[in-house]
Amino acid sequence: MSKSASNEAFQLSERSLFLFKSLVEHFIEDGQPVGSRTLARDTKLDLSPATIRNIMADLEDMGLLQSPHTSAGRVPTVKGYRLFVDSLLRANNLEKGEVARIARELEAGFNVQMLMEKTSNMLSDITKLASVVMLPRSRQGALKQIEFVSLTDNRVLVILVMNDREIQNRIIHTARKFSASELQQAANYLNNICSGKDLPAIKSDLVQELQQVKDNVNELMQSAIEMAQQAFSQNAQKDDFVLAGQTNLMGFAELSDVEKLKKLFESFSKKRDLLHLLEQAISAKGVQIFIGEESGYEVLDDCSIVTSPYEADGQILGVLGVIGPTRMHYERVIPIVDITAKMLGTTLKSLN
Amino acid sequence: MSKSASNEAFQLSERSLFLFKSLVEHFIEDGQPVGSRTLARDTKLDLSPATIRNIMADLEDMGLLQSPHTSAGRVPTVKGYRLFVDSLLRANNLEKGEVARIARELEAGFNVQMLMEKTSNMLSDITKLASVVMLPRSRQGALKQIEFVSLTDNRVLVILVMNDREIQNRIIHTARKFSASELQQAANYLNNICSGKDLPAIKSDLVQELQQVKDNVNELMQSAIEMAQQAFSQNAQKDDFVLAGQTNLMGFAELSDVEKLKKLFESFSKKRDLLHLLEQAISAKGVQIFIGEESGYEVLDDCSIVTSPYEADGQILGVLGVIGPTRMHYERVIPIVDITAKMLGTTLKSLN
DNA sequence: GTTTTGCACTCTAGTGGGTAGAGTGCTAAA
DNA sequence: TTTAGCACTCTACCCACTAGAGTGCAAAAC
Repeated sequence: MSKSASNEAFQLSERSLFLFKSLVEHFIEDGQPVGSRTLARDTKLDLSPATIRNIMADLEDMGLLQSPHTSAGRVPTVKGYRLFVDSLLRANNLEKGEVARIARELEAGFNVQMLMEKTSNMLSDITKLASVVMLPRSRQGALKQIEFVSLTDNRVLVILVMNDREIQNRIIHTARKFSASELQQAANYLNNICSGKDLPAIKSDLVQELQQVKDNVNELMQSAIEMAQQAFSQNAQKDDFVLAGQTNLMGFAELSDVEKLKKLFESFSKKRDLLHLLEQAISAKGVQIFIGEESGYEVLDDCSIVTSPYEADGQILGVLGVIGPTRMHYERVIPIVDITAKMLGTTLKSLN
Repeated sequence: MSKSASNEAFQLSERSLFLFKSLVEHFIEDGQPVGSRTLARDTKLDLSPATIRNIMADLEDMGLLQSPHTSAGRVPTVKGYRLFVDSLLRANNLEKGEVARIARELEAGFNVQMLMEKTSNMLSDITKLASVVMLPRSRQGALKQIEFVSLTDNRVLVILVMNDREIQNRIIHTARKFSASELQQAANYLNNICSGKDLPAIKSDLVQELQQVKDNVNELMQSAIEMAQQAFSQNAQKDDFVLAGQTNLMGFAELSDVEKLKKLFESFSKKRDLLHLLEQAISAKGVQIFIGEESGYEVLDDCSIVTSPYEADGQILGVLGVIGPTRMHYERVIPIVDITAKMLGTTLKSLN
C-alpha cells in the first residue's frame, strides 16, 4: 500500500523537490491548478517561469503531476501526494490551544459509547472533515461477569459485563419461570465456568459442559447453560463505528457534484467498505494515510483517509481517523489524528 | 396549524377544483411548472387552454397557485398544497405487497432500539424519503424493577428495568464495597418503595424516605437510597430519534442546491428543530402533515413532513414520519406512514 | 354569459461567436 | 543551464440571438 516513493525522491534534485513541494502546498491551499508563473512569483528560488516549466515537465514525466488540460496549471497525482506525504511533509506542531482542547474534550465521559461520540464530533469539528471512530470486535474481549434478572412472563434479562466498561443487555425467553434465588445460583455457576474467557471460547465450552452436566442430571445447571447459550447466540454484535461531520464534506469543490456525494454518503451508511478499510488500518501502527484510489474503493476516489489506531496498555483497542478530499491539510490533520488517538488511549486506560 | 381551507373550497366550482387537483398531481409527478396547454391536453375536461388559463388566473388570485415567472406554468403554493391535502386527496389503498412487507419487517426485532431502526430504514426505503422514528420522554414511564450488580473497585452496575421493554444501565461509585447479598437486600428494599412509580415521583419519594430511615439508623437502607439517588441523577435520558435515508433527499431537484442540503443535514444532526416538531406532532392523533413553511423552521421550507403517533393500549408511545420535498406523493406516503404507525404499535404491544 | 381564437408580449434555456487570460512547449539567445 | 520570445491551446465568460413555452387580453363565436 505505501510502497516507498523515496527511490525516486533521490533521483530528483533538491530544487525540483522544493518546487514540487511548493506546488502541492499551493494546490492544497486553494484548489486551483498551479501554473509556472504563480510558482515563480511565490517561491523564493528566483527562477523564471520557463525554467519552472521545464522542471514541471520532468515531474509530469515521472508521474508526480498532471494537468487537467493543456492550458491549465498542474495538480499532484496520487503518486505525487504519496511522495509529498511520505518524504516532504513536516508535520506541524499543533498549537497549544488545540492540544488543550483535545485533552479537555476527552477527559470526562461516562461510558465508552459517549466517549466515542465525543471524540468523533471533536475530530470532525477541529479538522472540518468527516471523522470516524471505530471500536473493533476484539475489544469485546473477555466476559467478566454474567447476571440474570427475572422479568414478567418467563422472560429473563441477561446482563453481560464485559471488560468492565461495556455492558450488554439481552432478553431471553425461558421455558418456565425461575425464582430469584435460582437465577442467582445459575449466575454463580456460569460465572465460575465463563468468567475471564472471551465469547467464542465460552460458546464452545458451553457445549462440552452441557454434555457433562446432562450425565449429572442437574436440572438447574442444565437450564443455566441453555439460557447462556440463548443469550450468546443473540449476536447483537454492534461492531460499529461512529461517524460525524459528514456535512463538512459538502463544502469541497471536488466533491460538490451531488451524485458523487450521494454515493459517498450511502457508502458511509452502508459502512461495509469503510469497515474493511478501518480493519486494514488497525493492524498498522501509527498514523496511516490512504490517498485517493489507494483505498481500493471507488467511492473514495477523490478522498484521502488518515487513520491511527489507539491503544491502552499495549493492546490495540480500535482505530479512528478522518476522511476528506485528497487535497487536505495533511500537515495539520496528521498530528491531530495522531494526538487524538494517543489521548483517547490514555483516557480509556484511566476509565478502566 | 391546519386551519381548514374548506371554506374556500366551497367557493370554487367543481370544475376549478378538478383542474386544480390535476395540476397539483401533475406537478407532483414531474416537478415542472404546469402550463395551460399541458393541462388541456392531459385532463379529460376537454377545455381549451384559454379557458384553463382563466381558471388558473382565478386560482392564482386566491393564493392557491403561483408562477415562478411570467412565462412559466404554475405551481401550487403552500396554501394550495394544504387544500389539496385536506380536501382533494383520496389516499390510495396500499398494494397488498407493500402492506405485507411492512408487516414482515416489523414482526420480529428483539429490542426496542433495533425495532426503531428497522422501522426507520424500512420507511425511508419504501418511500424513498428521509424517515424518522422517535421514542419520546413519556415512554420512560414507570420503573418496574431495579437491580444491582457488583463490579470491581467499589463500583456498582445499576439496572433499571423500565416498562419492561426498555432497560437502562448506569454505573455508580459507592463509598465502600457491598457484598452480593447486601446488594440483593438493597434492591429488594428499593423495589418495594419504587416499583410502578415513574422517575420524577421516585426522586421525590426517595428524599422523604431518606429522612425516615435516618431516624431508624439502618445503615444499609440508607446506602441503598443513596445509590438509587446517584443512579437516577445520571439523567442519561437518550430522548432520541432514529433518522434514516437522508441521502434520499439528494435526488430531488428542489433540494439539489448543496448549500441548502448542507443546512438541512446539519439541522438533522443537531436534531433540535426536528425534535420540537415531533413533539408537536405527538399530541395530535392520526396522520399530521406539515407543509413547507408551516413547520416554522426555515431549513424545512421546501420540505413537507408527514407524521403519525404510534400507540399501544391507548397510550401514545412515540411518533414516526417521513421528511421530503413539498412535492411528494402524499397519496402514497400518507397511508404508508399511517399503517406503519399502527403496525409498530401492535408490534410493541406484543413485545410487552 | 361562457368559451374560444388570435395575437402581442415576456421570459428562459440553449446556441454560437468572439475575446481575454492563463498556461504551455519549443527554439534560440544569453 | 537558464532565460526570453513566441506561437499555440484551452477555458471561462460575455453577448446576441433564437426557439419554445406560456401568459394576458380583447374580440369573436357559441
